[in-house]
Amino acid sequence: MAIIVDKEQKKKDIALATKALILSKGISNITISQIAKAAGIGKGTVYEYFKNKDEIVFELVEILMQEHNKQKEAQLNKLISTREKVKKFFDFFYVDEDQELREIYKQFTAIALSSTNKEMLDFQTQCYFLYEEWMEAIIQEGIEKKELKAEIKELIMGIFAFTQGAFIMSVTTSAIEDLQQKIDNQIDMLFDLMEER
Amino acid sequence: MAIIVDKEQKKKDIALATKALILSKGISNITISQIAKAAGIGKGTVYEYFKNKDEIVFELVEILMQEHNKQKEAQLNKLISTREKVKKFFDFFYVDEDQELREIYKQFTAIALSSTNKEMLDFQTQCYFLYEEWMEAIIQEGIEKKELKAEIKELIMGIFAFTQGAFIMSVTTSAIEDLQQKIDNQIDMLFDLMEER
Amino acid sequence: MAIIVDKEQKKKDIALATKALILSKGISNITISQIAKAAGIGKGTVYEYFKNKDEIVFELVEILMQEHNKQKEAQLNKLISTREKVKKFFDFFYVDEDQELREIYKQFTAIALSSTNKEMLDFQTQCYFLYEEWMEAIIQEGIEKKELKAEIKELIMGIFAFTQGAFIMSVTTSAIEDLQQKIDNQIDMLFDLMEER
Amino acid sequence: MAIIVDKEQKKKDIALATKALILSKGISNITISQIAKAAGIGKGTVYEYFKNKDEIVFELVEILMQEHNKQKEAQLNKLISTREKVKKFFDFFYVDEDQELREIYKQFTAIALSSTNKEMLDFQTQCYFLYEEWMEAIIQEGIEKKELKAEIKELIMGIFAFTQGAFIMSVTTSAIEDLQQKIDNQIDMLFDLMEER
DNA sequence: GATGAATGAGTTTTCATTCAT
DNA sequence: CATGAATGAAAACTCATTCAT
Repeated sequence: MAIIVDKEQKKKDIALATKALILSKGISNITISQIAKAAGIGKGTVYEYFKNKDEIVFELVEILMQEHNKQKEAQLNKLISTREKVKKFFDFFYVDEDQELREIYKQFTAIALSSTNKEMLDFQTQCYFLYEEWMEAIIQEGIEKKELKAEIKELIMGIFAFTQGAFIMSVTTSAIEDLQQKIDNQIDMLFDLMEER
Repeated sequence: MAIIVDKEQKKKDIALATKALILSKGISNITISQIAKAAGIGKGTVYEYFKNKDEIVFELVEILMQEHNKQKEAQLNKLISTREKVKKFFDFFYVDEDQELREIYKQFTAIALSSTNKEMLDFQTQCYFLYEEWMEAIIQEGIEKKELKAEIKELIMGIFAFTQGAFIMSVTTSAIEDLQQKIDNQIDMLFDLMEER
Repeated sequence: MAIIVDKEQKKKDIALATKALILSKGISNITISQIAKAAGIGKGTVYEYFKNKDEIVFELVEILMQEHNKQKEAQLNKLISTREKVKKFFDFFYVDEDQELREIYKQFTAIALSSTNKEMLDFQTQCYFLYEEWMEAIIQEGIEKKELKAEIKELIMGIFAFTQGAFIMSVTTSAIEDLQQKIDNQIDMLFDLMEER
Repeated sequence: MAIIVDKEQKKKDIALATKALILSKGISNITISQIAKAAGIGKGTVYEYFKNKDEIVFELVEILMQEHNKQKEAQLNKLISTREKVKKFFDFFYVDEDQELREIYKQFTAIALSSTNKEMLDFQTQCYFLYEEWMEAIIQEGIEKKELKAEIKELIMGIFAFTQGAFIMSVTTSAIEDLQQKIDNQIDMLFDLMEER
């Protein structure tokens, strides 16, 4: 049992050591050698824990996501109004504290787009459902609290795709100057239209 | 007298020959050698026209985009209602005839996300503004035709980011079964809310 | 006849156009393409006049050498004392005005050292004898003018190898600070020992 | 436990395997592939020990030089007269047993002449000072033993440049038939002039 | 378990030379 | 004569992966 825990911990250590590397050089420009050195272990040892580079990135994204979700949950619990909750839910795409995570998310998305790997697809699908359900619960609560009309749910769910797309645009073009105001404004417009008065 | 070659045409030929290769193997899995073979020319010749693989993809995307825009314009001109125009504008993301282009767009987005190349950024920015202006003109026309209220413009513009994001999700997850209905529905919902009655 | 002159002139033009290229990038880093462009002609045309890159360099060195020899002769004719003549003879290795020629000589020597080409050997041999005879004439004149003792000729001829070696050392190491004073001093020492008083 | 390899020894092995290749084909005509094959290792392995071809040649020259210096020291220790020592010191340029080393020295000089590499310059400078000090010690000893007059030191040091230059001439031209007699004669002439009688 | 030395397939890139026009 | 488009051989270099210790 103890050994298994150690093994899990070591995987985390390796993944976390990879984080700095990704941020400074980009996923496609780092080698297993560099990861091993950053993790303070031998090249061969990396293969004891991961089958390939992608798996390490997976592990890293999973760790960071879990951590991030925990924080997000805490942040959301402090808020009362549904509008604020929705805004907080999507602030990942612009708040300063998530900048590193965003960079990794960006690069991970690039991999996801060019990959045909089934595990990648499953992982992304799983994430999608997790966040969808989460958002749905927030909306549902808003409806129950009479802050929103029931028929409006789907429109709100569209913010999901909207923020995702706006983020992609903001990083692939120099056309979007203020992503926060763009996202917040969109949320506000929808809520203004749809909040029960 | 030397052989006179239409350099621009040759560039197009090479880029177009690359298209099938990208569709069957993916941008990152093809080599300059394969491109040369596909174009029926020598490896060195490719380098006479392009500095590297990315430039070829650029050229290809530019060609395909121009062609696509021409077709889109023709299609849009046949339509009368603003709602239909908007739907047609965004049907790129799901219609069968654009499937190949979509695949290339997907892979190009992956490159854009992982690239730090300034030309890439500029190209994407330029594209963004092109489509934004185009959409704006459609909306503006709808407003002038009293099909839409003026104050609603920005909300409609949000469909831009929405479709982009929905597309990314549809290709990186298996959670989105019917992208067309998702996009159309979102457009309908917004129009239903906002059309002048 | 006129055409032959033109051909000779064109060879010179090409060679001279190569000079700037050599000085700025080094012989081994320039391509036939660049030479053609610098000479304002087509790549294929270069081959009408030269068999390969080395031949162009040959031609250039020959031209520059002839020009240099002419100047040297004029300079030497202005001098009277044998000692001054000898110093002037070898000042090629340090005077400012010959800096460019020296750079080319240096690079040419590098080629000569790594080449097994017979023409290269013959060319160098020819140059060697030319300068040797020239120097010999100066010495002989000095002897006849009773400025030098006859038995000393060979020792003086050694300055030939000395300057050559000192030059090589001065460009391949950073140990020789003042080549002029090193050469002049050596000449002076020999003359002081050997001049007829 | 990983395989323990004497990295320094392996570097030497690779460099030494390169020696035969250089002698038979010339530095500029050999490839990393050939070096790897000659050393009985894989291409990638060469890159584990050296960054490029020049580094291998450096290593080789260093090894051979050290070995050569050791032998030279032993040879010099057996001699008594300064004149003989000086002759022995410079016999590298003509004795049969050093022919291979001379060939490599020749090619290395060619590299040094066309290189702008700082390490190359430093290496050559270091070598220069080493030999200069060595020669100086011999001369100094000769002076102390009253075999030479003190004021003659610099003239003798000129033999350095002389032999270097004579060697270059002997390999780049076919004008010098007997380098040994040329060098020995020069040394003799100077000594005859300058030995204390 | 851990290691890191060894590997070679795979890729990019260069450029002298040819030859059709 | 002049050209420059086309070429492909050749070389450097990378790096994921293996495996003996």
